[in-house]
Amino acid sequence: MARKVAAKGRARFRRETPEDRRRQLGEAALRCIVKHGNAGVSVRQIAAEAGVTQGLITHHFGEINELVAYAFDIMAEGLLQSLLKAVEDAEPTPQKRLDAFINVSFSPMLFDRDVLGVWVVFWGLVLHSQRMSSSQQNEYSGYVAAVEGLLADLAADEGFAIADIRLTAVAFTALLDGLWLAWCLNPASFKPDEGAQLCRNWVEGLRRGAYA
Amino acid sequence: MARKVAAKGRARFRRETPEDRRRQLGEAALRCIVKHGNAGVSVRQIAAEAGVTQGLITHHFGEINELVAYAFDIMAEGLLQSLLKAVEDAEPTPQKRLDAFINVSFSPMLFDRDVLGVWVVFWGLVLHSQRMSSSQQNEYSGYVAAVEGLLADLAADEGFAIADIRLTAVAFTALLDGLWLAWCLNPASFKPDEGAQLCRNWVEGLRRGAYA
DNA sequence: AGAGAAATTATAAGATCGTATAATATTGAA
DNA sequence: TTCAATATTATACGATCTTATAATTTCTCT
Repeated sequence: MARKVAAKGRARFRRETPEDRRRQLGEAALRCIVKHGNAGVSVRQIAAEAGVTQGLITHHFGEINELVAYAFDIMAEGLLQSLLKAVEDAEPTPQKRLDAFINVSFSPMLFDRDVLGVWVVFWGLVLHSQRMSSSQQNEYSGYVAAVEGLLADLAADEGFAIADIRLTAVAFTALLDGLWLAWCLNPASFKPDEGAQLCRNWVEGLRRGAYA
Repeated sequence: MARKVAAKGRARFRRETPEDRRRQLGEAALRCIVKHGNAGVSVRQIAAEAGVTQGLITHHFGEINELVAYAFDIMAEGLLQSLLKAVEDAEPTPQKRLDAFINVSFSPMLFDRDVLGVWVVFWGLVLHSQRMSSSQQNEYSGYVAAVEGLLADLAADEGFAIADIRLTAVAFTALLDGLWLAWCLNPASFKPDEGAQLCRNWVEGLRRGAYA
């Protein structure tokens, strides 16, 4: 029989692989941030949310900032994958793919106040932490690159000119983020469908040579 | 002689009008937020920054959230006034006025990481506080209304159509905010001048009927 | 000059925070 | 089955936080 198992023979805690536990803690951190914003970034709250004791966070991450940065990474990665999957599931024409990208951007999966709440906390940290800043740069460049690919394909297919494709992708990204931000802060200002239409209008400007 | 003045005859503190003191505390709060982000939102830090004791904040604002909301109001008001002044100082044609608006938006006064740092803290609170949310709605609607006026004047002057002027102003506002956010989080991604150019491109799309 | 109103300080209480340390339980492998 | 590695808990410490209350100081007004 096992040497030191609790009286009833039932283990008092589960021993997880570091990888699994780190992910559990990261997801618990995200839930705490959703619930309480910046106030949710706390060793004690996150440990309670994950159902473990505080020491475990120190053990796996050292300082709490490292956990938050990790949480940012898994969330950013997940969202980008969702976006790209929606694009890949669309019919393989540049028009349909860009349309799918716009539509999923304004779907409840992304157009969600809870999601913005997490990002706002991250942004606040990015401005004061080198570690968070490099994570954000990585995430941002991947996102812009995806947009750039969509726009370049459309321009090639339809034969219109874009002077600086990277900058143009930056602008479209900014429009998406700006609409997302505005709607989440004030959902009465416009409807998600209207936001998607404004993006299609932007693309129409692109077609008409406004960025040539 | 005065009854209870300190030995040297020098007053140990100044008695200010509530209005003045509230403003001093609000400005101290902004400096703390610039320096430390969310961590700067603290009765003790703000009181120290303003050179007073903690109790004074309770006395003038009750709870600290009220002070932060007040700080948001004075900052938003100041920025909007600066924007509008730049517009009024421009030559009185719709083109020059819109240009002035774009240029000042990308000037160091607004295109500033410190300014965004304050804003990000506010956004985080807006998502979790009714009081902050109503302040933000007020600020946002004033801002969009200003943009709407500029765009409407341009459209009338040049004779092009805009289907929904309010929504179009929302889009332009979102583009400005999105570029501001992206640059502040990652100043290497583009130069302020390039951001201004992207806004002018957006206006060019407007001229070409993309929002008709 | 003096008194009263109110701005300000001074002080304290209790909660929560991050991190360090030592003790303990679980699990894979010998 | 036993052992050893280490994941996990348990506990403690000092700092900082918000808020409440009472004492003190300033300043205006008569």
